[in-house]
Parts: sequence; structure tokens; C-alpha cells
Amino acid sequence: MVDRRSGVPAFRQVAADLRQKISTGTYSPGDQLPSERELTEAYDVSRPTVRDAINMLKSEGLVTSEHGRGVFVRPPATIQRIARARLSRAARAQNKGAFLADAASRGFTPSTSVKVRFEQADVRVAEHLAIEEGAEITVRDRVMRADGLVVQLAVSRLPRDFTRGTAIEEVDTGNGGTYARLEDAGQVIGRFIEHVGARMPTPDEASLLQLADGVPVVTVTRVAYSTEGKPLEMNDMILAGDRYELSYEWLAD
Amino acid sequence: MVDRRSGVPAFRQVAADLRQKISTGTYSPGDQLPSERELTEAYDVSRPTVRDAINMLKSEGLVTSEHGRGVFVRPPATIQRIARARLSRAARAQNKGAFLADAASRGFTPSTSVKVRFEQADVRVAEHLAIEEGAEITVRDRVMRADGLVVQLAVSRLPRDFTRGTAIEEVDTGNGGTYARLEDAGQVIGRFIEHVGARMPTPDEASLLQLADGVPVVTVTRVAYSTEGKPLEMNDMILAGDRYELSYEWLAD
DNA sequence: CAGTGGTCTAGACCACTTA
DNA sequence: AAGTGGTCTAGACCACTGA
Repeated sequence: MVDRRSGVPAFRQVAADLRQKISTGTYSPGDQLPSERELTEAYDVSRPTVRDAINMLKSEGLVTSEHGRGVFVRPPATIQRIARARLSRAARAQNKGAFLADAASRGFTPSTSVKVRFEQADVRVAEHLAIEEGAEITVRDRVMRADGLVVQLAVSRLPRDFTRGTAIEEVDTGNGGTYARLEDAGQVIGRFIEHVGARMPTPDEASLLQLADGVPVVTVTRVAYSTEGKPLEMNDMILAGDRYELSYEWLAD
Repeated sequence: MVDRRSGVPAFRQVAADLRQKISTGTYSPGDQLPSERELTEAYDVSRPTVRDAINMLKSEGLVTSEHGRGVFVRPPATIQRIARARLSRAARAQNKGAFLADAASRGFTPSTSVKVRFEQADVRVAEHLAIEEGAEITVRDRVMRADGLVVQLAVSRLPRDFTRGTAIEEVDTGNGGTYARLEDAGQVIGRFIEHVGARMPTPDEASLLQLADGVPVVTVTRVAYSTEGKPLEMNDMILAGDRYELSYEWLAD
């Protein structure tokens, strides 16, 4: 039951009570919560009020609802740790990029689809690639799947000057991928920088990545620099926040 | 107006229309949306339906509502880029840790409060620190503020074996901080690994960090290893997803 | 078929902001 | 005082799931 005189809104009291029951294990991961009608009686509030409470828990990522079935405590997803260390030249020579090899080694059947197009650089792109705003760029749009499920979105952009006449402007970049073709063309990669952030997905991203309510995306922008410090490529990646974790390692001195 | 026969729920149609008006600039960052009553008339739906639509936009982080004032398009926060490269011994020798120096250089008045306590390692901690579950650990709980506002939460954990008799068990660890004291005690740090993820905040975190609806937190778990590869410390950090971006750099080979 | 969540309405009253 | 969002009700009907 809710305390009417406390000043705390009823739906928050209900949410707090359910949240506490979840964290103390009264409801375990995978368990079904009482139905909305049952909660209505238990707390003596109207159904919209119960739904407000459940909505709150959904946007916190604590529960998911399934139409016709019930509301369930969201079990933690199995987290893939992605170590950022295997972009070395040696590893690249062997395959078509980190993703395919990685997925295969985990027992997934990986697949990717790629679209290539050409655009003009906007402010952000121009800044990362150290080119003029409006300069022509090559854009490679990638959707990565594991067992048919979309697990990662990636958009790679390069100044067109570096890609003209190379397989980078083709859908199939060939053995070793984009980075290998850059080096074929004499652009030797010396350094990577990744910028990592998080935000809520757009509705499009949420449906593509099949994200439940209350699951953010991790955004990674990787910029590849030549040995002289010239930006060669930027790659915007989007990952499901509940399924991926990025690991970075460096030496103390 | 909404299309009643389309099968798409009315509140989604309203949300989609408002979302589109935000992304195309009909409403710019900082602009006030029409009031809920006005939207009720414009789309010919009830107020709860309008509120459902606005709630959706709030949990996407697109708008914020202010009681008594209105609903506003959320302006992008200024993003602080944190480069993970300044944990070098040289830099540490000069100050009390990266945060204080960093904030000061940006013109903020930084402050931190620390609590020290002792606990037993749970599964996750035991795994990261390569110790037995239940082993005694020293926990340093830190709240970091810039101009009085909480900007970061950090919980540092070390096997108690490494901290007994050192200033790490005191609130003030002295010049150079925890890492310097570890090295005083003969534990030389050789390597760092950071694990980065994202999730929605708990209500506690949201109020501490003053997060708006629809803003995730970035979680960083940094583990410091000795030169022999022994885990010395793990540090769980929580940052506001709309204000921070982490940058990592490494060489191609 | 019964039970579940999903959508929607037409109100009511409250709390807060601004003028 | 007027206008805003915040809370809450008591229904109704729909869509989906599973026995």
C-alpha cells in the first residue's frame, strides 16, 4: 500500500517498492512480476498509476514487458568484451577485419552488409579528418550481424583523395580491408584514437539493434592517423550498451 | 492530426511528428514546445496521449520538462574529453591525481570528498583483483565535484594486504595519491586496463549527478597491475553520459 | 477462452512559474 | 491570476499469448 500523506507520488512509491523487491531478490532475473491488475489491488491505486511505475522501471532497464505475457525482471545480457589491441598490421593481414574473425571464434556465424556512397564533410567530420567542410568524402556504411542479428553499426569516412582508384570505393575491399588498401596506396597507419561515449538510441537504432527499453548505446569514434599524424579515416561505431564492453590497455610509463 | 486507421498508436505518431520537427529544426535546441493543452488540440488526442508522446521523447533524451514552465528541446551539453594517458609516473608525482589538476586547468573549482571503509570482496571484485571471494579489501569512496556540482563518482578497491600501514587507509593519501603510496610500498605499477560500458543510472545516481531523463551513465572499471602482472587496484568510475567522452590512443604496431 | 499488456478517453485537482 | 506540467482516477476496448 502507498502512503498518501507522504507527499511522494504514488507511482514513485510503487516503483520504489518494486525496485527494492528486485534488488533484494524477492523477484529474481527472469521472474514475472504480478500482473498490472494485481498490483492495482495490492497498492490500491489505479491501473494508469501502476503503469507509470512500471514504465519508470522499464526506462531504467530493470524490467521488460511482453504483450500478452507479462512484465519480467530483465536478466543481465552476456557481455562481450572487445579488446582494442588487435588492429595490428599482423592481424589485419590475415583477415577481413576484426569483426568477422572475432565472431567466428565465438561460434557465431557472422555476416556484414556494406553500402558505399560519397558525401560532403560536415563540421564534425571535417574536424576529425582535418579537411575543409564540404570536401568530398567516401562513406562506407556497414551493418554487422551475428547469426542474423544486428550487433553493430559502423560508418567509415575517408577523404576521397585517399580512396580514388582503390578498392575502398568498392563494396568488397579485399583481403585486409580498408586499412590494408590504404597502406597499399602508401598511407601507412601509425596511430589510432578512439573517442567513447554513450547516449540513448534513436528509434531506428533501437529497432535495428533490437534494444529493450532503457538500454543505451555506446558510441565509438575511431580515427586512424598516418605515421606523419595525418588523419586517414574515421569510423563511427554504435554498439548495444547491454551487450558490449570495451577494454583498453596501456603501460604505466 | 493523427491517422486513426494507420494502426500506428496515436502517441507514437505524435512523438514521431515532434521528433521530426526537432531534427529538422522547426524546434531548435532550447526552444519551448507547444504546451500539452495546445498539442492536445493540434493532434486531436487526449492529454494523457500527448503526455505519453512527450514521455517517449524524454526517455530518448530529446526534451526535458520543467514544472510550471514548459517542455524544451534539450540543448547538447558541452562535452569534456578525458584522455587516458596522463596516469604516468611523472604526472602523478606533481599532484593529487588527475581529477584535481584537470578541473583546475579548465577553470573549475574542484573538490572531492572521500570515505574509506573495509569490506569483503564479492565475486566481481575477487575476479578483477585475482583474490579469494570474501578476502578483506580496502574501499575508497570518492565523490568529485566541479564548482560544487557532482561530476563523477569513483569507488576504488584494493586488497587490504597492500594497504595495511599505508596512507591508503587514510582519507588523505598525500602527495601523488594512492598510486604513489603503492609504489612507496614496493608495488610498482606496470599496466592499466580500463573496461568501458554504459547503462541507465539508478535513481540515486541520477539525482547525485543531476542527470536529466534519457541520459545514460558511462561506467569505467580501471584495473592497475604491477609490473609482474598482479592486480593492485580496481577503480569503478561513473560519469554522466551527456557530459563526458573518453579518448584512448595507441600505436598501430 | 481467460489473462496479459497496450492504447485511449474525459475529466479532476495539485504544484510550480511567471507576471 | 493565468498558464504550465505533475498526478490520478475509473473506466473502455484492443492485441497478443497460451492453455
